[in-house]
Amino acid sequence: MKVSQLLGMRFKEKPAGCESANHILMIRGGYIKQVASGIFSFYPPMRRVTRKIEAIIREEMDRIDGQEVLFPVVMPASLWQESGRYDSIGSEMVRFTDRNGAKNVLGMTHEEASVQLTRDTATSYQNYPFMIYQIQTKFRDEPRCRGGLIRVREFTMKDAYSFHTSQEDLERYYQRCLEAYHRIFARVGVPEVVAVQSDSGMMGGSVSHEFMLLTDIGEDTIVLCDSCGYRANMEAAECIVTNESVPEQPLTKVATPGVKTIEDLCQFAHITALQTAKAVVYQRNCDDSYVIAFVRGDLEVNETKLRNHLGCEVHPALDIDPESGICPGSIGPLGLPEGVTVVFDRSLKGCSMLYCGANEDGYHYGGLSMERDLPGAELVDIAKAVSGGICPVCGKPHLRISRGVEVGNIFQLGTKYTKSMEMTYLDEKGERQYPIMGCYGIGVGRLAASVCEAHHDDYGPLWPMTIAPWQVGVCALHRNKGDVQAKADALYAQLQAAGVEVLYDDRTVSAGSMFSDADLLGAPLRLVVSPKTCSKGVVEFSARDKSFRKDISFTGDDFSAVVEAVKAEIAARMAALNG
RNA sequence: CCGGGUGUAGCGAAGUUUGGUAUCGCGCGUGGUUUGGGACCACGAGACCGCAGGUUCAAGUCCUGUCACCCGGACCA
Repeated sequence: MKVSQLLGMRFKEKPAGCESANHILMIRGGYIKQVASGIFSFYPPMRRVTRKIEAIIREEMDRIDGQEVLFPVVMPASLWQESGRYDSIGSEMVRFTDRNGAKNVLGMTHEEASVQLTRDTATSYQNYPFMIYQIQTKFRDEPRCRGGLIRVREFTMKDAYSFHTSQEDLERYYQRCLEAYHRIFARVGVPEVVAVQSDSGMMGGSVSHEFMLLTDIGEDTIVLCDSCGYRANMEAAECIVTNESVPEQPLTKVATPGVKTIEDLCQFAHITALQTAKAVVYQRNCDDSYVIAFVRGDLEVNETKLRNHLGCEVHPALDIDPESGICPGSIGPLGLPEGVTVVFDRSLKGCSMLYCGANEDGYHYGGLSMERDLPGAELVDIAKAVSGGICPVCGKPHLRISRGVEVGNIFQLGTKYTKSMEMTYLDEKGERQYPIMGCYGIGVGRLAASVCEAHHDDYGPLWPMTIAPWQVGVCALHRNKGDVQAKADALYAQLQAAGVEVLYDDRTVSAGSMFSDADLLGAPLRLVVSPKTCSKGVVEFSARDKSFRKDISFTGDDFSAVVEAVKAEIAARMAALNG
């Protein structure tokens, strides 16, 4: 490819409205162009990157016996009604009516389609297990896009679905897929991606992992233990806190005029937040009934865990009905009105000498003892993990919090979809059974953006050799002087003939702009041809990551030594990444 | 959906307070001088100032409405 013909523009100004490095560089380097919020077109360099990522994903999916298929983008509402998700999924799924008045959806995931495709053919246990996958456009009408390709509405995703005749078989395959995912991330150049335990959300199922690139621009919060390797998404993370045992004191009602918050209370009573019980009020989405969550005053409620415990959706109660008997600012566990669901976090276990609201404006209780005053209280885990908290696995207080970008996920789905959509097979005994499913996703564009985010400098992306848009860039400086043009043309031709992916800057621009564009386009290797190098009979060979820089000789129009050196370096880098 | 912000040439911005013929830089075209980290000179092309309505002799600027995009949050397979 010649730069003079390459579509797209590169520039040095920081584009407006870009925050993260990957977004800035992808715009500045002519990789992507925004069409609408969360919707992008790709210029050739970006498409070359994503094609290479897709090729690696294909290889690894095929290696674990995946079969590539292709599902439609548009599906009839009836298919989604079979699983019940037509009604349960909110407005992130685009619904529309076609010319015949039929209701349709745009695919945001393809569990339903995967069952529809296979349920008529996989009717015998002898057809199992199998995995099908596709690489295809998804549309999710996200309310809030951000970070360039990090969070978008339209994106390319590899999604895979496996079908099994036993839980054990699913678990074995799940493990194979987890290993394949690690290979994929290592091969595209981000071996630092970690698998974390996650909440299954509305996917259903039980066990699930998310693959996270740890970076400050990430939208997810990850809890990690540096001692034992425990890793979980904040949504699912467990964390243990302990309380010192202190002697019980009598329960006393205290007048606390003007005290509304935990900070107020601490100041008023000269205590720390650890000695308070904090009440957070929610309402069930289904009937608006109140749920009050109590956590130790220094902690926060993990709403995902609360939701899972209650088995229903809840939302924070912003305007509390004055008739409800709930007294914001002084809510406590004693004397709450009927009909309010109360949940205690296990951080309150064994606490005594607690301060809490008295359910009366201007009054709190002191000396509350969980065991004495609330003997029947069930303590469940609904608190957010905290930095320095105790790891639920190894018991050491080494929990650390980080941000992460989710570049992939894997779920054990169980029979949610096969049961609701009546997919069955006959087992060895001739009995009808529901297959057990797993599903496995990777966001291709988000992964490309994540690699850029993880590996770049001020001048541009540092693409790993496996996914770089071009393997080597040739810069012809002062091409109109001496025989630079002839030599550079010959070098370009010989590299191409050798099967090297080369980007040839054949423009008559200044050295500065040529190098800047080369940096932005991120070829890992660079060859410079100039009057200076030609007079010495050499070509300058260097790496984008500055790991080496050397001269390589040529004779006449024979650049075979250069070509060989380039091929060797490419092979070495590919081997290092592919393992 | 809540809160904050921004829409002026392909890109980045000034001008809006106080209405008076559209400004700068990058990029683009032509010619010339240059050339190892985004060169310089000259000339030139390029804008229904997001859109609609209103006020006014006169609107990029004031008023009303609307759309789009960005940021924080909520939400989220």
